[in-house]
Amino acid sequence: MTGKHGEIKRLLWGPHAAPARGPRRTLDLDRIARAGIELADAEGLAALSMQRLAERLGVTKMALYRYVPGKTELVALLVDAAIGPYPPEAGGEDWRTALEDWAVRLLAVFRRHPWALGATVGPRLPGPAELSWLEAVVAALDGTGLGGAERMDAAVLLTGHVRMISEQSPAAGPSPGVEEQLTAAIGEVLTEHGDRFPALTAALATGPEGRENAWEFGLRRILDGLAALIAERTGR
Amino acid sequence: MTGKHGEIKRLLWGPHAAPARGPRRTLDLDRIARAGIELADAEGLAALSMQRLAERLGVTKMALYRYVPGKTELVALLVDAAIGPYPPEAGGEDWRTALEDWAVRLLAVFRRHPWALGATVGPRLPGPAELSWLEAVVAALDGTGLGGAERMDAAVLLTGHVRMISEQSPAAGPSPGVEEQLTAAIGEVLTEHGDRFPALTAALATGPEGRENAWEFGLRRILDGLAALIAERTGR
DNA sequence: AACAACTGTTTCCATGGTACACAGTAGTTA
DNA sequence: TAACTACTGTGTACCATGGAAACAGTTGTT
Repeated sequence: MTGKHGEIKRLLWGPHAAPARGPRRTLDLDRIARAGIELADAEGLAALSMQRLAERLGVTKMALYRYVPGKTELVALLVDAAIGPYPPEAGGEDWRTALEDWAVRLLAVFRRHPWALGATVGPRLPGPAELSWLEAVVAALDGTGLGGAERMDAAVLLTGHVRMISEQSPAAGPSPGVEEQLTAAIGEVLTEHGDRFPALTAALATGPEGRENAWEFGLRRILDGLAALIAERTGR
Repeated sequence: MTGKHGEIKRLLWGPHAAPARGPRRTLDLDRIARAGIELADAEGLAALSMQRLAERLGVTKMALYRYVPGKTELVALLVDAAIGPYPPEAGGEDWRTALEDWAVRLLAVFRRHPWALGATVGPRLPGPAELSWLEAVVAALDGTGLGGAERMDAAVLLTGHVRMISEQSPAAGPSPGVEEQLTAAIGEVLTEHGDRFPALTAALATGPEGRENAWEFGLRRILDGLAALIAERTGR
């Protein structure tokens, strides 16, 4: 009836009624989440198995199922814990610097936990931490003349850019040096088949790549676009 | 030495020297790609196993390893085949409608193959099809005064928005009706814990959600932001 | 005709998630 | 205090997965 989302909802949002009888519990959701995040940070999402997580916690893998309905829900828990609540001390500035600040902070989260990207594809139920970030954006746009739906859309737009930039950052990797291999392979491809992509080849020859610039470039365009709309709204 | 990227590169970019001796091959990369895309479209990326794909092709799973080094490379092949080359008849308009057209087409691709989103997280080697899309954006920005790196950054920005919107579309799903469960669960969460997210609750109460509007909203902001930069560049 | 290269198949293994039965533990109740 | 009940973590078992290795059959070359 409630389906899979029901279990995720209970895990993420509670209530978590502590059982009255039976042996003391060895674990709790907090410790599980911390250990899981450590594991995923260090070795990537693929290395996160019930087995390895249980080992790290000093229990059998089946013990985890006393706390978490399954791996899907486990990952959802890890994601919300990794994102964490939006820092409440932030905010207070004008909308533009507030949003810029927000985006920088979110980028930092995804850089710290690259696996969280792959774990947040497709529609899913947001946890409390995730929702607090959305709340922050909507609140930051107070007094800009933007409607409710528009503020949510702005959050979507910003998040898309943050995610896109995070994706190109090297993920928590098996072996270091894999990044060099990639750029080398891309270079080979372009020298071998560059004639099929003339505009691209010319563009690459022009400017230095400046991987960090794509971040600021996009962020500036988005904020400029929002500013134009806000000016239009507050102007008349 | 060459690593995993080397095998992906050979698979995606060739050369594919046909073997001179031995029995006739039963399969070819095209048939494999088509069958794999069908399977992933119908049942999602999780349902795509070597086993199931082989069954659909009428061979044993190990036969696939004669054509593809491993599952990672198989997925990379499927992705590039699913994206497909950018239609050459497109283009010719001014940069703004060209980019808008490009984004709409890319969105259509991800809507048709939702699993491709999850298969394109993290840095990876682009295939010929994927590169042709990037080529199209860079070429469309000819004569705008933007530099090479800036045009690439614009492509990144647009792609981020397309991906973000695609992510919220319901993926190729196990059971239909799972979307309703999600929205129902989200609704429950907000009515139960809405007091912790006042701005968000107010925003949701204000406007109708208009899921389709987030797409156009973001696209318009991005293009406006680009237009501002281009005007500045061509103006002086 | 012998050979070498290549095909698809079979067998095997380690690892993955998870269902289930079990013995031990700790509050509750008689 | 003794029985009961809810709960714990463990052990075993099952099936699906990706992949390695050995194999017999097929085809062009010598």
